[in-house]
Amino acid sequence: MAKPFLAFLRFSFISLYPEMKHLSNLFKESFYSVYKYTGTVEEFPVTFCSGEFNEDYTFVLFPWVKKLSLSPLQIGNELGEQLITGNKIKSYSIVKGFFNFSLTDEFWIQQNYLFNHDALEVRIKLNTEPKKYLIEYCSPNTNKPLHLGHIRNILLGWSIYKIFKSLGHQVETSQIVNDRGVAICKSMLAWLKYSNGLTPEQAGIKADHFVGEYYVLFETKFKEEYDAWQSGEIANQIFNQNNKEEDTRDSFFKKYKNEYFNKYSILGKEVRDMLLAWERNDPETISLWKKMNSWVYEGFDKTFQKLGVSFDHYYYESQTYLLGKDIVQSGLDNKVFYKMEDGSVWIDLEDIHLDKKIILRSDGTSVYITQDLGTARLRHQKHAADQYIYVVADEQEYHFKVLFEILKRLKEPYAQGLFHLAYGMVDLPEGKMKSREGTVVDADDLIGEVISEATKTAVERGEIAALTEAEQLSICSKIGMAALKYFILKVSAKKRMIFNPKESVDMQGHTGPYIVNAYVRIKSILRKSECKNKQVVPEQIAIEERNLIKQLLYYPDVLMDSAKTLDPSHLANYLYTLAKDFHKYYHDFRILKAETENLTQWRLLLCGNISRVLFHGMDCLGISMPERM
RNA sequence: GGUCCCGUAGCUCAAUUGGAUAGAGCAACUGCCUUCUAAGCAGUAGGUUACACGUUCGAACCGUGUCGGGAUCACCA
Repeated sequence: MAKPFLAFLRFSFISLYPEMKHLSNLFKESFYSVYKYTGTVEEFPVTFCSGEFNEDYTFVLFPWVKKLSLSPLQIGNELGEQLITGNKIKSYSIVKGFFNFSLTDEFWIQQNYLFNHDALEVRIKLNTEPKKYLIEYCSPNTNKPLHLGHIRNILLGWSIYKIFKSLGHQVETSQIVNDRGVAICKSMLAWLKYSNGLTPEQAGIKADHFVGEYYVLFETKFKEEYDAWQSGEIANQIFNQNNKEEDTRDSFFKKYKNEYFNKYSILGKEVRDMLLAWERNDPETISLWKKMNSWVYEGFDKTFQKLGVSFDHYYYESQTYLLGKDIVQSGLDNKVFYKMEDGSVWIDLEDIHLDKKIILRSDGTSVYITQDLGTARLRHQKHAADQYIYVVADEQEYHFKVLFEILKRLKEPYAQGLFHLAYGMVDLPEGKMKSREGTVVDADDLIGEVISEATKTAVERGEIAALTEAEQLSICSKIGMAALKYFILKVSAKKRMIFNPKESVDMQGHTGPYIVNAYVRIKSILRKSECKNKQVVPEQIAIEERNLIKQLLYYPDVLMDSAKTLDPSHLANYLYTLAKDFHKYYHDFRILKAETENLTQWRLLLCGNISRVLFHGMDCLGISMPERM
């Protein structure tokens, strides 16, 4: 079970928002006046009434049976009479231990009106104590283009950013770019050896893909070299001496690959030499490194732009990989760390089941976690945020547990505000994505596909044929992106998900375009009408309308829930439900040609409110919607 | 082996955090466009919530055990 992001909210199932809290208060007050029972509002949770009972909300009586030594029926009736007499509710019915009740028409009219104007944003921020957040997401390597895994990371990070911002927090985003190391050197070396100085522009290939191709080329050449080597004398000796597990020749050499790279490979030696040259600031190597990285960034920026995300701060591993040694020293001074005879530095976390962990190598160089200790401190010095959220796949859960624990033991002042949004990895229907087997889904390809699929559908329907080409393009790309983003964000962030490329381009059913369609339908109605934004008193209020308003009232709680669990999927699923309820309402009720003008105005008001919530919610998912489709 | 996560309809996912008869979408089948955009609506069919005990008014959810799947436990990043 994932720990709740804000632990103090864990047991608070009472809405913090006035309209919903009002309901709990009703019961709190009734319990006092009927039974002289005083309690906190948290003891009186109110939930939605199940659809089959035709009432608005439900209060569960079971817990009170023991406390009051009365039957559910008696409690329900006594409460019900009291509430009805006070004109607090319109009706109630008791089914088993459930007290189902409906609110008065006045309440719903008032709410539908109140939800109008800019009130939405104000209401959402009502319960926020503004804090400063820094959200780190994406963290790409610069040797190849972004893929599906990055997309999930990016969409989650961005959505969390939007959600916290809409709740009224001060939020900034950052990205740490893994711009150094063996991987980028492989791309560099391959380019140097085989490209004849070709540039992405000359090749007509998106620049990050261009660099990625040289990475692949390196791996191909390396494999050729390795395969040839395997039939040689040295390989034979190694196989005969070291194959203790009685593997086949193939599987033995598969495992031996890393060692070959480090010990025997010519290409491997060249790469390591290049890395050393980079580390001693060799001008030619640095300039090549800068050139190839700049190509990659140019490509990344285009992808970020298509995804509609941005970053406030960039950190580069090349500038941070030496950080953290001062922390190591202070950790030794405080006896949080200890030194082995060979000079390596360790921390013992076995008391909390986290093993012993190396902090500094025996040769004094840093490891992954050393850097992260250093960057954590650096970031706090620069940004002084209250909370730091790392959006990183759950395969690194252990790493972050260790990291956070170390920082706590070092008594770093920001240590309590560190969170790891550990999202699940993305699998394909065939299984894991493996770059070696070429099954990685490329980000740009995927984006291109969903947009072309959206365009195909739009052309078939012909609804937007009259618009200019630029407008059509904009609409189609919005719809395509809505499909892709929603497809990923609707599943719980913490769960591993299976990504079926075929289904990701679906435009019907539980999809982004379905929600966009609801919004577009409302916009179309609003274009054809005049909504006077007045508080009208309709002749009658349908249960469907009460239900829609009820959903709208619930929205701020959903946002808050997504924030506290760091999981936009709650919001995504809520928006689907709202859109679904609207689609049905739209089908069953005439809005422009309602029975009376009063009703038309009432319904227009409601539709406008729905469109505002849809827009706001989709915006919080990082999805922007067109006005027509 | 230690630690952590997961197991819900043929498939992909929900379930207002312990509530009522476990819901959607996809795939299959059937209806609805002279009516505010059919990327829609309505319907049929599909379930021993992996399994077994336990906790209580009530369990997919909490506890114990079993079985399956995954991640992680580097002087890699």
